[in-house]
Amino acid sequence: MISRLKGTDDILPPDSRRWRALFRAFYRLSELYGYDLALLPVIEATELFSRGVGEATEVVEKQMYTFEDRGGRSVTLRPELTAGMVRAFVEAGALGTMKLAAEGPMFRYEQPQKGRRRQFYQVDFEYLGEASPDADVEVIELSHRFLEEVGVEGITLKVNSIGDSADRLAYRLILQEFLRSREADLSPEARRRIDSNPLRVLDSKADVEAVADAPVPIDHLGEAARAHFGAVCAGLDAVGIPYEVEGRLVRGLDYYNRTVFELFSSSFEAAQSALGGGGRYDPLAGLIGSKKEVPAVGVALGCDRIVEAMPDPGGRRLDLFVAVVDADRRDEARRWLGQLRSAGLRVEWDPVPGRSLRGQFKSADRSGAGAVAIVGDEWSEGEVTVKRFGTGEGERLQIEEVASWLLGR
RNA sequence: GUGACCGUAGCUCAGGCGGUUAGAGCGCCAGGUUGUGGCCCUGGAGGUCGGGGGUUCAAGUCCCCUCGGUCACCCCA
Repeated sequence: MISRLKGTDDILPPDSRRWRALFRAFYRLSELYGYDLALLPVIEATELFSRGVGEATEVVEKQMYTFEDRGGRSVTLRPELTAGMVRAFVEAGALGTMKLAAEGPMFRYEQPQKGRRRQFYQVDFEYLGEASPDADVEVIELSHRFLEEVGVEGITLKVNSIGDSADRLAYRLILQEFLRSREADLSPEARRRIDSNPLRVLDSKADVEAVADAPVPIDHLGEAARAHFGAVCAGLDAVGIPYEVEGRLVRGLDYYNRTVFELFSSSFEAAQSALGGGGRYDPLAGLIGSKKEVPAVGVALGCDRIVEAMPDPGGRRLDLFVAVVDADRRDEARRWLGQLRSAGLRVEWDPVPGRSLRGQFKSADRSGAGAVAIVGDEWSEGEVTVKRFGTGEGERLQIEEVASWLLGR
């Protein structure tokens, strides 16, 4: 028997009930906030990520599913969504702003553990072409709202600003000098990063003590970035979303500037506790070769982890199960099923003709239906016998009355 | 990439110091009961004991390798 690949999952009931609730909330909120749907390729040119996400990042260095296709091109299964979203926006020749929502699988080649799979799912909101800090606030508010909406408990938000490119260049030198002065206390990995990616050292768990008093980007912001961050914080205050400013929050991808943020839930003690994160990424379009500048801000939320923190949506999966006593009446019953479904009722029946009524009741009970309707002799008088599970005896109803009887309470 | 623990039926697990035909509960199917589900009773299907190699008269049990799972490191969603 051939089985699943390592780090991949089959998401089936009952777990998939929570996934369905999650995607419902995603589609509902996208519409409420005016984010249109984007469906993008799962496979992209490798360069999109090596240039966009950054050559020296963990993701690009060792986590990508990269291979040569039959035409000899180097292609990669997307490890994240943002680079593709910007690519699509620029490639469409889009002018002005565009608000896009996307969802789907991402791929990273890693050792699986709790909250970390090789194929995982994200929902994603991107506010493209907008430089205003109000876009940052909206994206953060929407992320927070989404987590609340699906029932995640104990949400916390951390925000930071890593400044503009020029700010970071200057800050980078200051940080590198600090790190060299502490080189003896740093982990080997951190030492390697002093030159390649010094900011990453700030949130390395192995080096928390060594960098406790390190200079942080937020104290070295330029005028524009400082004003921008002030406006973002003021906006969050105005909508009443609590947050912490975390100076050592830097995120793992190279394309960010100014605002960065991450969302957590208190229901996770474990290592993989970030449910989502994002930020502003004005430089990204340039990194992937766009002549046009695209200021933008976005967020990605990890569905697998969110689902872990979600309560079961509960409720029944069916409204009615139709039991047919006499197989001769199945075609009439079949038409009736169609009518009930058109009325918005969730209805099933037994796929095998001629099973005993007792057998059909057993199926009905297991199907999760709230009630049964018996199509029997009374059908010829335009009636069926209906019965709710868990309560008393059945009653006879006119066929037309059944829908309102079900919806009645 | 590193480390720890774990792989026996669909699921949860039992199998004493290596010994005869590998078991239980739940679930599933059928029947008891062809106009009434749950409870009960009877019967049934379902196993390369993760895979490969080795030791042995004999391996689910001991040894080695490998694959997979879980968790942690690392990193991130």
